[in-house]
Amino acid sequence: MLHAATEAQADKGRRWSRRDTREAILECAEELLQRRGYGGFAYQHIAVQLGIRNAAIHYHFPAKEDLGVALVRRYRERFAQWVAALPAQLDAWSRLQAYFSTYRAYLAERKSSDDCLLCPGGALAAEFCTLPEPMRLEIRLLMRDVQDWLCATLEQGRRDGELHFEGDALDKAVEIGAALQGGLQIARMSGAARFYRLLDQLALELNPLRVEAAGGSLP
Amino acid sequence: MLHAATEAQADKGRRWSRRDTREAILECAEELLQRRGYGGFAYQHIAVQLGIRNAAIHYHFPAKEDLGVALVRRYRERFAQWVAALPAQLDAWSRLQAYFSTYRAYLAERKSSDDCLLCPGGALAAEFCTLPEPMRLEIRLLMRDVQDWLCATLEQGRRDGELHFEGDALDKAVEIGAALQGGLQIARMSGAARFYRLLDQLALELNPLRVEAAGGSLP
DNA sequence: GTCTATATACCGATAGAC
DNA sequence: GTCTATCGGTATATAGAC
Repeated sequence: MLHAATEAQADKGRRWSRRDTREAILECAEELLQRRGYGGFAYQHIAVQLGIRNAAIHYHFPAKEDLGVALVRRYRERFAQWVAALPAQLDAWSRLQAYFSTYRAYLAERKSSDDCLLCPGGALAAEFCTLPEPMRLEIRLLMRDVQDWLCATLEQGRRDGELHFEGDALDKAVEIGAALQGGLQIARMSGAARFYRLLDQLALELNPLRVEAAGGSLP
Repeated sequence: MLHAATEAQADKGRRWSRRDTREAILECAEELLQRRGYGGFAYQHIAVQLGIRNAAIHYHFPAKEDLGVALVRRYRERFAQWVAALPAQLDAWSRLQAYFSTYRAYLAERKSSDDCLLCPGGALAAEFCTLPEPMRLEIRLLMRDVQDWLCATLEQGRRDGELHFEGDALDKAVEIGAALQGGLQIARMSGAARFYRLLDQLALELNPLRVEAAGGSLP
């Protein structure tokens, strides 16, 4: 009972229960990472936003590297869950559109015109060689998972006649992945409208008839 | 004569003449920027590499922001010169291949497997909202220049029957620009071979016959 | 688990001698 | 123009009380 009372007292002014602090830190750090990059966010930013202290974060994540690795691993696990949760009967075109929608969500989360969220790869690539090796390893695994899924989806779609493209499916997967990653970045510098049109362009090349039926993704 | 003598003495141990220090700083900073990002390089890195002191750089570029703006403006000027230097009789396909080659050069400049140079946009996008406004402005202008040229080249190529693609030329220009920018980043995380194949994939979609004639870009 | 307080390091920037 | 020396700010990280 004493323990519970102490908890209740310490939790004054916070919106989450004590055992969820770790999750709140991850949630906050994730947004900071995708908005400002890894070197661009500090424990202090998280502490201020959560109303806790610098040292409290170090209790959950002793070094920033630990937080960074946890973040990327979290992306991987979430992607695996996202794939597993896709309805089994969904065709390749719709799976791809669902994936595009996660990027549309990144684009929508902006406070001003030039600070939309980037995807994990796009947020970490520029400073890649300055990151600790455990983080680099985890990022490579994440990129591999996404590429494998994209490649498999494209292959299935072509086999079923829903998607049309030239060349190797893995090459096309890399092209689409690179265009999405670079597209969010370009949205920051050239305006959000560019990214919506990029999504339509990618879809148009994969299957003009389905795009016509959907009416494009322009907001 | 006194001035010249003083210069000669101060230049001991350096490989460039005194009036070129500014250029040497820009050259060194440019590589650091494309390899480590804007927040990832410090005056100290430049000073060590050039064998000068921190304060000497501040003489040429009082604030880091000044150096950053000068770097991006330099990219813009160099791109304009590059465009102007393209032989007038070159067809759109060849112009596009020449542009791809500048990205091939970025990829080739790596000291280890995962630190190839990124293009300016890809190096600055992740920390865009943390950059000083004058830098952001200059970057937007650079992106606009490149997009305009890409769009015009694509349009001309389609008109001349050398390039084939669906949809609006500007949308295709953004797609190609995004794929190149994201592609270099993916090369860091998934291996350089992916980028060579991406270049082939882009070219294949624009004109399969010319790719066949050229034999691809695989190293 | 979270706090206060502090150690340590790095970086951008300035002052003043030469 | 470049140097030495240093200030001020900010970042990661730790020690120890509660």
